[in-house]
Amino acid sequence: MKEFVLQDDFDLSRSTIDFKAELNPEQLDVVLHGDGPALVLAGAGSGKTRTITYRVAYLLERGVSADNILLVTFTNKAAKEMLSRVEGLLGRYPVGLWGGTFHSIANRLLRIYGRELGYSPSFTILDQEDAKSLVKVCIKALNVDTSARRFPSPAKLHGMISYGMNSGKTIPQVIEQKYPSFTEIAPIIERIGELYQVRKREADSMDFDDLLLNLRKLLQSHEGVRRKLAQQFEFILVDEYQDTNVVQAEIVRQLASEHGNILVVGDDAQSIYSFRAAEIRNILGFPQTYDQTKTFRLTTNYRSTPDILAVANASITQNKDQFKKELTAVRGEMERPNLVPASNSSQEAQFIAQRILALRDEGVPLNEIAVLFRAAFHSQTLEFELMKRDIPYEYRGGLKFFERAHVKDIVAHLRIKQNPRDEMAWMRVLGLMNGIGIVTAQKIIGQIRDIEALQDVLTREIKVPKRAQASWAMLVRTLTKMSAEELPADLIRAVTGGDYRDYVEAEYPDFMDRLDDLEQFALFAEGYKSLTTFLDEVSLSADYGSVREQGGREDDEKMVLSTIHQAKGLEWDAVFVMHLIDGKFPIGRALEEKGGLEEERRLFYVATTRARKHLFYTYPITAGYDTLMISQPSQFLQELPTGLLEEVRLKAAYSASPSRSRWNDRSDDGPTIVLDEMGERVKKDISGMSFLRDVNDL
DNA sequence: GTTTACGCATCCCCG
DNA sequence: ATGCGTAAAC
Repeated sequence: MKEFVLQDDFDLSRSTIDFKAELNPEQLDVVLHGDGPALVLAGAGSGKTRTITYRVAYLLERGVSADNILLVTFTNKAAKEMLSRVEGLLGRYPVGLWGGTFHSIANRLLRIYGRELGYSPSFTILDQEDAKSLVKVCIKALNVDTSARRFPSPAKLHGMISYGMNSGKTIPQVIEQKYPSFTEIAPIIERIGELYQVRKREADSMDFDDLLLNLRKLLQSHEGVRRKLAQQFEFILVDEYQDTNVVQAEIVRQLASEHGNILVVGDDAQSIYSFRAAEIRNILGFPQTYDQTKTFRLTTNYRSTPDILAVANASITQNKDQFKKELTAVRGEMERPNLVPASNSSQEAQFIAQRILALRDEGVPLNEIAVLFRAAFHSQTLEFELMKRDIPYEYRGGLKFFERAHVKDIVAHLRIKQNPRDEMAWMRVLGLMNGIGIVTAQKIIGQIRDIEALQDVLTREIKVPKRAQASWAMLVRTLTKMSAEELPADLIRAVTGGDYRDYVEAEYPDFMDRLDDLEQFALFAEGYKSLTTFLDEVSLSADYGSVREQGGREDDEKMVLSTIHQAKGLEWDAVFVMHLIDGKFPIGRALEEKGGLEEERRLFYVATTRARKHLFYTYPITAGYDTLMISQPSQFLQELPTGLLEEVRLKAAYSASPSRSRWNDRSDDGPTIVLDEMGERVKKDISGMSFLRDVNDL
């Protein structure tokens, strides 16, 4: 294969894209970069996505073939969006371009080359819940005495195992560094981990970590495969590089080993995934890993007002471990971010809801408003308030559609069809049946562990205890129906049209909604011809639509509730960051870990830099239900220099919210109602602890 | 021995 | 709401 070399005298005017007019000089430099490694340090709101998009378009314009480009993004959705923007620029979709997350790309490659490592092409992907149940099975199989005080939960155990795999550390090392209180039982945990690995392989399955580890292994140990792939990928682009771990960095290094055209983009100030073993040194040390790295900086912020940026800058400079940088705003001044202490969670929620209505009256569309929080359950009170007022919202970060119990039940059936050795799928399906618990299920699985095809289960005599016999016969009936089908949608209907339907009706009071979900699921499946592709999509698309939506129709504008993690890369005109109290944000547990506080501060930075024009920090002064426990405002608020925020003082708590400010009754009153009700605006600079004095006023 | 029903604490972030 | 451990029922 002949190596493609960029010509330095490529004539930009021959392109349909006016690169010079549409990019600033910083961005243009990156887009026109020639061969070799490049590190792009892109501050928040500096046009990072735009730059990557133009870079891809530029490469294509220069004649690089689409299938020689690899674009790695943090979510699959981000990849799709970037590629359709490329299509917008070029007028044609870059067919054949490799785009997606590390996990989805690893999956694609392992479906092709997995045999080299002993997996079949129809191996199963285990999700978080499967992994957890498998750990549970391992604990049982090893007869571990879990009665010891504070024996870690299956979820926690899996966390330890997973962290070890992603960081390249052994389980004892992980325990010593992150969970010192379990040092005594480290050997037991290690044995659970070992069995876990064995059982996964026996079931021809991989968890999310295996996708990465196995791809790395394939590249490291199979020279022919490595060379073939590395030759194919002439240009590699990796977005959100600050959140990659050592395994991902090594995969990149292997894939770039022939051409060396590796361009990574990221912002060390926004590295927020160390709990998943993201390694900030990947980006900090990139120039050392790749000789002749050219480093670019995007420091012009197009997103936020100077007032918002001032807070972000002031906050992040308190971190030590980072590249030095300061973002410059191009927007005009508007208003300082507001600081809003509320007397309790309920008042906090009421303030946010009312302020949202006021913003809407001021002309900010609902879908340009977001409320962000540290942990998913922090938003509960607010959700009630929004429902009460009929404010349509979309909740991100909770259960995804594919994670709902009844959907997963169906998926488990399909997985058995795809891979009859999928132990976790069997466990789930068997567990649905009356009279079958963990022990019986394991006995049945023991008898079918060696089978090749689903057909074998149906023809073979399986020993089943008396009380489970009727259930087993029922299941065989369903599986027989499924064995006659091939298409994902038909398979789903084979399950939902049978005994499972009765199960849902008997089990759930809201069975109507759930049956609707299943019909939706079948409709979604109609777009797929291959069962494997369909199941891959289901397992790997964490960014599929959210479930908890409220109010309005599908196309109505909705505001967004989201965890900060899920808000990465997004932006809104108005942003509320709620529940900013010490112990919740920064979360207490984070402070025990090395670097934990700095990571929490980066999270605060990410939240802050999501806002374009309006930013509100809110917190309740008393936490809990009816306790009088006084909470401290978040350290991140206290440490800000004076004068950056404007405090809004709320009047004493009031009873039920007034109905006249309901979303649907907007003709009833004028746009000024909210602040009159909520309290006066207090023109006052705040600093440090001073605002705690106001507790008694409230 | 196994399953199920029930009361209890718990809940960070994700592909 | 979920998921755990424990105690009663099969």
